[in-house]
Amino acid sequence: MIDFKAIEEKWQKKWLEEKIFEPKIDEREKFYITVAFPYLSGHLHVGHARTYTIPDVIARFKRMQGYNVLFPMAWHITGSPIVGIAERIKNRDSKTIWIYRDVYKVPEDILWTFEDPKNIVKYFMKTARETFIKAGFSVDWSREFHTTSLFPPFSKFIEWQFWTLKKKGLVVKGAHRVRWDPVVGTPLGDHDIMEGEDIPILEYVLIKFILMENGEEIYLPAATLRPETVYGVTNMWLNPEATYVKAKIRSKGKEEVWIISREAAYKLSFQDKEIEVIEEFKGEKLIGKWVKNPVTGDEIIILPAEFVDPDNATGVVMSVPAHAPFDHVAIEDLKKETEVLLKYDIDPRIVGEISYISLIELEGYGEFPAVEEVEKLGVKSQKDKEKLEQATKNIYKAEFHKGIFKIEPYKGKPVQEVKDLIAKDMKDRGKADMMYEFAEKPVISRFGNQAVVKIIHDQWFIDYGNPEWKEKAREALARMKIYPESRRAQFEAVIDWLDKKACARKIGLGTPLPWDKEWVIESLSDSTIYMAYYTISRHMNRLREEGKLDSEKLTREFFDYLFLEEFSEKREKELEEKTGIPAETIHEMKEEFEYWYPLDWRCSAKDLIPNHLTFFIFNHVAIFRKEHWPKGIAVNGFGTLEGTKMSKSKGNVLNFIDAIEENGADVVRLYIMSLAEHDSDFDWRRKEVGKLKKQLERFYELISEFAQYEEKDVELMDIDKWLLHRLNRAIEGATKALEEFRTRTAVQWAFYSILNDLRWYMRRTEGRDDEAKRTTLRKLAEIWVRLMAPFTPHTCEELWEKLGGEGFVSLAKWPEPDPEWWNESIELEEDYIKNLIEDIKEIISVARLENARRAYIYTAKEWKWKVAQVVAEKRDFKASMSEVMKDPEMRKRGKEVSKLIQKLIKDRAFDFKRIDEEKALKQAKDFIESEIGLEIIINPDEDKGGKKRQAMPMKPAVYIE
RNA sequence: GCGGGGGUUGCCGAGCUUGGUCAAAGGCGGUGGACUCAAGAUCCACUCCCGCAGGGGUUCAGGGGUUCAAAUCCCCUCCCCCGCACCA
Repeated sequence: MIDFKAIEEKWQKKWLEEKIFEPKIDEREKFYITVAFPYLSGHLHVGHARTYTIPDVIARFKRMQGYNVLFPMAWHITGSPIVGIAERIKNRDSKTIWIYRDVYKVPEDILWTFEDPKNIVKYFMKTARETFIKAGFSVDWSREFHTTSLFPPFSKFIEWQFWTLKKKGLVVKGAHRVRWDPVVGTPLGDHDIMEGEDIPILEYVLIKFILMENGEEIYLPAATLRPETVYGVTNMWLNPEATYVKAKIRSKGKEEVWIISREAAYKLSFQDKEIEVIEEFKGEKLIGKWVKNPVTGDEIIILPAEFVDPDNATGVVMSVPAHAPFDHVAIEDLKKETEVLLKYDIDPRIVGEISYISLIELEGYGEFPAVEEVEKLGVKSQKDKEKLEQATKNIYKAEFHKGIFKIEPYKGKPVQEVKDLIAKDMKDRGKADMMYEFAEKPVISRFGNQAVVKIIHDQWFIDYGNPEWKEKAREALARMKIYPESRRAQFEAVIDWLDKKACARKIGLGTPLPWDKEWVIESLSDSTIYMAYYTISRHMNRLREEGKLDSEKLTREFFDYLFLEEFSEKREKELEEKTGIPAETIHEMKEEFEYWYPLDWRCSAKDLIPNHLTFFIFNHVAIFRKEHWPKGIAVNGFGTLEGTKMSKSKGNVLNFIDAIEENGADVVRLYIMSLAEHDSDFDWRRKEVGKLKKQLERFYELISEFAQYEEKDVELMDIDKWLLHRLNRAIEGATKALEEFRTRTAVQWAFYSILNDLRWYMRRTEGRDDEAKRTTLRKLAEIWVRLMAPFTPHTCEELWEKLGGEGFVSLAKWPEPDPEWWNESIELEEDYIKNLIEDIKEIISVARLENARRAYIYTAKEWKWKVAQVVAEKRDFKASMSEVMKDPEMRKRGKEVSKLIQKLIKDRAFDFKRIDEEKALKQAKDFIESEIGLEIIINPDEDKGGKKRQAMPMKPAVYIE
């Protein structure tokens, strides 16, 4: 057994000691790659491992190619989840404790310190760093930092970023709707919601129907998602059993009196409305009264309906029976229940005479689509709720997409358009208002309270909706490389779609907004340009360690100079005065920024495209000069575990660190890199990992063995040359794949393809043990180890040492194809032999020739090769024929030639490459014989079985007896 | 609803950008064989259907089209996944 663990520790120690991954500026070309730093609310699992392994592999590859590579790492602790965890630990929440104690295996004595969020951060920062070191990541740890005010120099950097954005008018104040816990008084993110986190918020239009009471206008705001149907209202619905209120509504300096459900009054009080309830009463009080449609002026009656939910929007509903199944059915029901009407003193004739108003032309339906749909689905009464809902859905969808409006002044326009026009018009003229409401209920906060929709003011936004900014972001994207390229469309869509993004909140860890300290910059907003901070972070850390850094003095002008201005000795002197940092150091920082920027690659998992990665583009173009705009983004997919989604709350995770402990870092790295390409997801399977481990052991053993060989200057045999040629191919394939972040293909070339070729080579050279073979294998070993080094760096360091390589393999030169090794005809010959063996085997099995003794092989005659060459050039029967027939020798066998050309054309054998078949056969004779267990006779004079003429170039005729 | 991406042979998953060399890589699973006292590991062969001579047939969600030629290009239909924000 190979002790991978010892090997890994040995090299990790050496790398750290010799600081080989801590680059300084030098004359080499730079390569700067970063990955989205992890949020430390727990351990990283093998799904995350992919995100971090890819850039490490690329960094290692580029380093070997001779670039000066910077690959830094930091930690993200901004936001509320960590605070929330601390809270739940403090409350002894059993699930949280289970996750941290049993899934993340946090020692008990440390677990209880998690009541303080700082300890969570401390613990996971330490373990994450250990994990990354154990994974063999070639990170420059001298630049490590973390976010929030707990790390003042970075916090100052974020303050600078926000001042800069604000100065450019990109941070603005405004109102915004949020889900809100009315008891605790806090906005609710997805993580803060216990039930109903998927429920969307709808925007209802409230159409203010007019009720005259003692000469005074009172409004009944009917809530609707289809404002265009205001033209088809025949009556109004109220729930007679529900409690309604009459209330003074003050909004935007105006005061009106509304009648709405009691629940609505409560909910509207969170939506910019001041509400003063005058009286409370049952809905029945209003049944039978008449109200005026504010748009058409029609007088309509208020009728009772049990389907009206007082807890949905205003609890006031307008009735459009021609286009709303619920309304139609309710009217039909009422027609049958005259006693109900009499109870409210309503003349049943009024209901009987309600005439439907058709508004929308809909293909496939007549005048009243709702009526038809109700009949079609067989709805009997209001009790058929499910069917009614289905009918409503069908009609709504059909009318919205295909409906044409029939009423002036919107006649002939699609409903889709009219809808917004009418809503806007009503609002502008004060005839309508609006209200936010959950599409479904309940929505319960994690504190156990029923959530409401609140409009909050004084909210700070980053204005991603700014058109000029968008334009710049588009330009930057167009100049960037995106891997995989197929994701570009999504980036474009996100840039178009992004609008004002709330950038600060009142809870959680973070950097306070510098001009409004009660707000804390939220986590997606403080992580957009920190790649620039890495460039100066080494110096910051050093100054900090030496106690020479007063973060309070890191002013805006300091960062302005480093990141935005030209070099200036004078400025450096001034800043030395102001910051206490030596001018020389300031100069070095600026040099580093100018050297490393722009960022070459940003890596992340695909889930960050709609937010972080796009914000990253936006913020860079807003703040930095064009030459510092980022150059590329590479996104990767997730991972599943034995076919199921990883989820920490279900405990279905494999921690990255546990996977490493169990299998070794190199195995985990190689496995993850080989599983999936780009942004497709991979599936972690224990069994396969075990298999890979064995293969890696084999790799180790093979190279160890080859390391004992010496390279000599000897004549190589064809099969040796074949292996070297194949090696060239592998080098080329792996290099090209890595350039495009295609790790899976790269592993296939760098590992599996060589492994397979080697297997074939060993088979072909069985029994040979000469200097040529040893030399070949030794050459292979030296290249193979380097090709594998980005994937399995520890193992390769160890093997590199065995091979007597200079220094670290991590810094060794990436192999390039040797021009002298290219040899396509040898490859073709080898394929030729392989195909022949397969053919013979097939013949034996199909013809059931188990007792055969000999195989006669006939290669194609010279003239056939000539014909093939002509056909390959002409690719056309006539042209080939006339060309060939110029040769009198050919004319003698005209018929045969014509047949051959026909066949070649049919087979589209246009890829003409000449090999010496007989030579290849002779060299491989012993091998073929041992493979098929028959005696081989090459090109005998006797035409056995009349097969001779079947021989084609690259496909010899065979006769077996 | 809006936006992004997919449907490939038992399973996973390449290939589709630049139509032919695609019955379609690789892995897993399965079958047979070598090795072994045996198991494991390893290696070899086969793994859509048919075939007593290296061949033929039917496939790449479904339907239609372009082309000498389509898994690959175009159109339509069906189905699936992901995002929609103040949340990491």
